[in-house]
Amino acid sequence: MKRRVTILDVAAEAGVSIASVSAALNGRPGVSEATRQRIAEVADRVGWIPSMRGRSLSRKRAFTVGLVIQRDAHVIESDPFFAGFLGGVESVLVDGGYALVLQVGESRTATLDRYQRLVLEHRIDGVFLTDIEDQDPRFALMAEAEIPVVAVNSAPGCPFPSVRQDYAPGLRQLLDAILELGHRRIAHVTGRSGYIHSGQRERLWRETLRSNGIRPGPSVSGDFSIQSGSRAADWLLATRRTRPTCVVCANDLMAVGFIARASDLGFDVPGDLSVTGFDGIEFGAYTRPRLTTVSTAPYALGEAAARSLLASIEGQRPDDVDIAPTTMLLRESLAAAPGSVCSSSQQGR
Amino acid sequence: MKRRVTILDVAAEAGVSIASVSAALNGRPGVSEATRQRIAEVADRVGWIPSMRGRSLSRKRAFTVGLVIQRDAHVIESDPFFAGFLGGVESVLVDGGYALVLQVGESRTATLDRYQRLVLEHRIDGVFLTDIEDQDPRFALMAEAEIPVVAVNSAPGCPFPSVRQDYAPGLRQLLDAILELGHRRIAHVTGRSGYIHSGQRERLWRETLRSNGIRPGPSVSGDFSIQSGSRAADWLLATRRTRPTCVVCANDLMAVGFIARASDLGFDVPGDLSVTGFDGIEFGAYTRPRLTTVSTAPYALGEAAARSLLASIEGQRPDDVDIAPTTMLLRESLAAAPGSVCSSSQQGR
DNA sequence: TCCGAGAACCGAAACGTTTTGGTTCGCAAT
DNA sequence: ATTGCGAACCAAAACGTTTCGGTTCTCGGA
Repeated sequence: MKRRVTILDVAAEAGVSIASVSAALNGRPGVSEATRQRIAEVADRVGWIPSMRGRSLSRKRAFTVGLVIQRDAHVIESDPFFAGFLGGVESVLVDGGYALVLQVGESRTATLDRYQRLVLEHRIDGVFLTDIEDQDPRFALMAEAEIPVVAVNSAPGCPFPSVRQDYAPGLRQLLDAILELGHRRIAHVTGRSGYIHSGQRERLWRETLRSNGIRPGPSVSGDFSIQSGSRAADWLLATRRTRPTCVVCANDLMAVGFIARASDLGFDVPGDLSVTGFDGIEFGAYTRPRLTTVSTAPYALGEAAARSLLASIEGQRPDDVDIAPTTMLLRESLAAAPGSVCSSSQQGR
Repeated sequence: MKRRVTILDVAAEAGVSIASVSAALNGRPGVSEATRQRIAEVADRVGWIPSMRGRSLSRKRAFTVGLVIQRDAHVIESDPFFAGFLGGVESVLVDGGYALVLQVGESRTATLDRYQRLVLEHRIDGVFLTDIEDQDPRFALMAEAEIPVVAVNSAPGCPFPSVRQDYAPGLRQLLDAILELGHRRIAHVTGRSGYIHSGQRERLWRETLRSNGIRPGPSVSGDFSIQSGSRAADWLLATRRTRPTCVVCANDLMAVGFIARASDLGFDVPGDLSVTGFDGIEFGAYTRPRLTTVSTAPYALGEAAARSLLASIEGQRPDDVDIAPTTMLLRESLAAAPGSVCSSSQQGR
């Protein structure tokens, strides 16, 4: 077992005190350029890398931030948001010398426990809050703990620094396009209730239709999983009377599930009815028909969130950040309403 | 700013030394049951939770393990393996009081750097090695660092404790089924070269066909991305002469890409040709046709890997563990070869 | 009554950094 | 020659645990 090389070894080898070594390699004043060079050279030669353990204790910093994602194992498997988000977060953290500890909570309370433990054990210096709920219990916890927080896609007026990508522009474009194409019976499949983005998307759907003089079609509740999209198709396509000509799903997964089930039931998308998603996952370009959706940028969101969090940790009060808003991604699954004036089916094949 | 409550506060409040507090709450002998009770009660009342920082330094343990996933941001977005794997890992770690730091490396060297840094900074007590390559440079690094390692789906004879799910049974079932259905021109779309699982899958495909007296059809190289599956379709379906009746893809994503492109080119799957995947991602059940594939268990693999790693860290030499092997998942995308005796098309719709 | 052996408890060191509060030194100004 | 003053450097404390090596106490046995 090799003994670990510490700052003491470097100091001894270079013939200086450990204080000088620390000052030299952290770029603090009080050490001449000549000795700084020498110390750096020695440190390099003996292969010294400061131990995070000692450093954390001394600096009262963990140099680590936390993220707890709350998904049951089933949904998470195909959730495309986090991979991109993580990539963005990581790319920024690594430059700052920070690491990310990631946990998954299976339930609401489990998630809360994980956060609490990470914070109270002083494992982390800051946290990301994603998938924010209407009265999110994590807010109180974090306020109590006085730990830096960045909220991702939170509601306006959130008490913590936030980064957001405005969902509205893309969704509005989408709804406009839908109306333009002659659809009048427009249903919605919601996300899991309680989440702020679920509410936002449904509200915008409802209000846009109302302000266009259209009674919002049925709204069935999903939970962001493919399966729930599939179930929604069963509900919405059951009776001819209530059948919509267009279904706006709160995310792409549900849209995929919906289309798959609709196809089983003998419906042609977009010939018989159009279906749209939200997120812009890569898969959407490979379904047939290709999925019309709203394109989001999880990677950029992750970058912004990480930057904001690091700033918070450095003691700044970062402004809220808005990255470039969402945009519509028009593809085959949305077409003219059946029986409408300009009804030209444009399926694949 | 509230002052942090430390072990000193507990000791003072309970009227004992800090050594006793530590012993009491860590279940070490040398403290009477009565005082143990009292200390526990006091600790609870003042809300003391041992700081990981002090604890890490003293115990020479970070109580953290590391995983670096190597994907460029593009591929990772839709990679379904890691989410499940992470879930399994996490569920075990949390019980052991461990946390996971997760990083993503965009390139081979970046990944290596991340691992190196995590280890040298003493941030982690052990690492997971996934997506193992043929001569994986991480092996040498970890051996040099003398840090606990668990290799996931490594080749037999791997110098580190390993957890595996045997890919062969499921894949063999699949190939048998393909042959049974009368296919004779059977192509393969490989995974990214250099990875051990890419090689394994291609080798089994090749050898099984040979031993059945069939010349393995063309093998085109992919990289596990949807896009590469799509490109493979362009290659394989270009000329009538070389066209296979069945295409075995090294993972589900490529199969999805392949099917999508094949459909664009006017081919009917499985009427004109069959396509199979590998992984058993949830999406496969929602494509039309549904994807025939080999079902894997990333969650269980994660659990086993985490258990093994924790055992290593505790100083044991865990045996290699094999979780239940893969099995075939027969769905619509595989059907009888066109023109074969029992050719009954069974598409969806 | 004395001795010896555990049990219970404690003080202090150790872990590896950063940071604080000096001390020494050289040099310019007086 | 003395003083003053930065620059360079250092010893020691601090961070919050765990653990090592004692010390005291109690109690049973001789």
